[in-house]
Amino acid sequence: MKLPQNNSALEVPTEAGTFLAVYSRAGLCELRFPEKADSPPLADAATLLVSMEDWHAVTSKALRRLLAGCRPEIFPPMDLSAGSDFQKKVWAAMREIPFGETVSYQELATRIGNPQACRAVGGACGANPIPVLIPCHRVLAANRGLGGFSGGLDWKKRLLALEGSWTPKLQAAIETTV
DNA sequence: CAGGATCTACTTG
DNA sequence: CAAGTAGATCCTG
Repeated sequence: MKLPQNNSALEVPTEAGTFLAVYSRAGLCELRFPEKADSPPLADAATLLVSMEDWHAVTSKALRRLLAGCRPEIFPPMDLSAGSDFQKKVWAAMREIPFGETVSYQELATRIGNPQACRAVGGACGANPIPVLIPCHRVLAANRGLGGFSGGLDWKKRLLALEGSWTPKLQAAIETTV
């Protein structure tokens, strides 16, 4: 994935660790989990836009709210221009998933008008640059339970639990999978 | 062209 | 039933 030149990165300290948020001119374009934040940001920290600090305030608030188990009131503008058309469709559809609800990969595929692209949808989820805010964790496998997660399955589990989407069925699925 | 964060149908104990 | 296997299907690099 290639990031546009003039990007900047800011930190989001939370109780669950420090996330890293990367902004372009158009909005939030990437969010990294704490574990992966040690690697140097691909961003050019020199370019700081005025509006970015406002965006970041919103991002931080939204993220912390989610991690506290509440539905965020507002989201920052997101720049998804780095993705392909297909990915943008998928991500857009993901944002439509209400807080506390889950969908299957296939359901998501159906929503973007391509019921048979479930597998490809999985790929797009993995390519999601803004996890949590774009709720890739609300996407589960149809029968088998969870599916995967780029940030680590424990994160997916934790996020689902926060939103109250944790079912005994999933619990069982995990123990079986492991 | 190979591979993936899938799904379904089918085949065995 | 449960568990395992094979094919189908679609986007990416």
